[in-house]
Amino acid sequence: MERKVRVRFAPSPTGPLHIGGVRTALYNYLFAKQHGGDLIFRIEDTDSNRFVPGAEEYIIESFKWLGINFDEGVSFGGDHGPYRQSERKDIYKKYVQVLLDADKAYIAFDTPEELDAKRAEIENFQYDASTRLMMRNSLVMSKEEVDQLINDGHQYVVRIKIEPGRDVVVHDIIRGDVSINSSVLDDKVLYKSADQLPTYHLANIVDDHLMEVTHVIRGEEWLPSAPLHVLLYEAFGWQDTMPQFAHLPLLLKPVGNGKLSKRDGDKLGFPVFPLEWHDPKSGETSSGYREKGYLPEALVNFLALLGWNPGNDQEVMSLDEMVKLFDLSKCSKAGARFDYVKGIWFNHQYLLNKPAKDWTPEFDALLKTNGIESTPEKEAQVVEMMKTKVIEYVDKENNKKKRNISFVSDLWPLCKFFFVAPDSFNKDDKFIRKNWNEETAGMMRQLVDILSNVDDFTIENQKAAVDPWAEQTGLRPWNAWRVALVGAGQGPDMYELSAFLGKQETIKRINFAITSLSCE
RNA sequence: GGCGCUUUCGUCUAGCGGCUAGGACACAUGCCUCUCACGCAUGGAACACGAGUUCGAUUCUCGUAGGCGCUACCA
Repeated sequence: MERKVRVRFAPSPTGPLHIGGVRTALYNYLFAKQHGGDLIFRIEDTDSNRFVPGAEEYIIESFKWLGINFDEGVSFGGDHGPYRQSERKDIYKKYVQVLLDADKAYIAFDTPEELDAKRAEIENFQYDASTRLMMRNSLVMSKEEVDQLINDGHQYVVRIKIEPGRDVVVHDIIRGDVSINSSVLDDKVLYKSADQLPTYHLANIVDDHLMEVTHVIRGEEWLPSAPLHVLLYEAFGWQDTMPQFAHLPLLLKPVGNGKLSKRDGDKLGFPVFPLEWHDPKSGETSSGYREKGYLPEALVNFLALLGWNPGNDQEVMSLDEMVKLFDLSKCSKAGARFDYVKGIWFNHQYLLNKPAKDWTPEFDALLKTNGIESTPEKEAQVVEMMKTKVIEYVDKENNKKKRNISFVSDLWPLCKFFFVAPDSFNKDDKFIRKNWNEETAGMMRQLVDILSNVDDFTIENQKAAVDPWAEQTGLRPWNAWRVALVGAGQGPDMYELSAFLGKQETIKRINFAITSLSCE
């Protein structure tokens, strides 16, 4: 019988969601949607020590921003709840007992201190078939002894009883069959005494079973414990409905060694979190892709291609396209270095393909941060008009202004001169040095005369007045003109810019340049 | 140390026994041009190594080396 595809993303609320987690969730999403299945959001908060307030809300908000939607789970509803593991204590207790009754697990009284002592005493100590009979557990004690200790309030854990000497095979969709001998596995703790909660291993298997999960798509760091999980499914007698596994390659640091981790924060020069995060304990703030000006679609697209590709040359694609093209079995096996420079390129692509009118909110903020909002009301109207013009201008096909921007914020240095006249000129600037010499002031004075006589200050009228003069005299006024209006070697066509600024402002700026650049 | 995974340009990758080893990012150069640049064009740049299997290996097998992960009463 074909089961409906059900996958889950199950983060631990120990802090902000990091970019590798985003990719794991994304792959789960793509897989679920492609098969018409469900994506479940489960919170694995079985480590009470590492719980961080606000993390859960942060994760939910992140996915909302990213456009990755869940079908059920914490905050999304569904009839397989509760979806927060801390609310499922009774369920785990019941299943731990099942294992105990079936002699698949046992009770151990060894304290953390005793275990540390053992580890110090014996090199490479491992709690397993070869050592468990020398430890303090229900395998070496009578039932009465065990009950007595429990009644006396001694703390205990429940460990899985791994039978040694057999090969456990994990079938992985990405890696094929991975075989490991059970003798190298240890009797992992399934139920902790410290907080009366199960460990990841037990909770994970019980929940995936009860939530009818069909495919477990998670990071490669889980591969070593996958055999344990297979053994647990067997111990429960659930092997027929055991999910299929897929272990994703890890995201690595762009330089240096190791995987990308939360602790990398901003140290590497780019965010590792989707949204800005304020740590409630340390008070530190970590930057986020959203706040950096990334478009969620761009980030998602970039991330999707780290470890998977459709097998052709297509790189820019929407979430819907990815759903169609995604193929778990075509994921790469080796870890991928996180090259955020390519992420910038993706943002550039998405920004360019977005109509400039959609940039308005970000552009507004940009002007604000640059003090444009503080202008008096009348001036504000002008700014509004200019802003609209800039955006129209930016949106024009083949327009130079549209280029060289990966983020809306890149726009400011490129369009600053629309709003603010140059207040000084850097004489060491290569462009200025090259285009402003002793004769330039004279040429600019002539230009001012000519422009003063243009009544309707349109591009065409300016051209009609300036071009013949330039041709007759052989003068080339444009670069110096640019120096005056922009203060640098950038910007649009001079006629266009002048028309935009208006006759008065244009002449004012040229005159200012003449005095500033020629008096010395 | 033990166990497992992995290895194509600097980076992300295509390739699934026979290819001038393809694309993208980044880099360099050129074109365009009143500037910066977008775009376009061009260029440099890779099959870790050693055995085997085979008529033939980037591709299959085994070693070696490198990388990565796990090795907690964390997930």
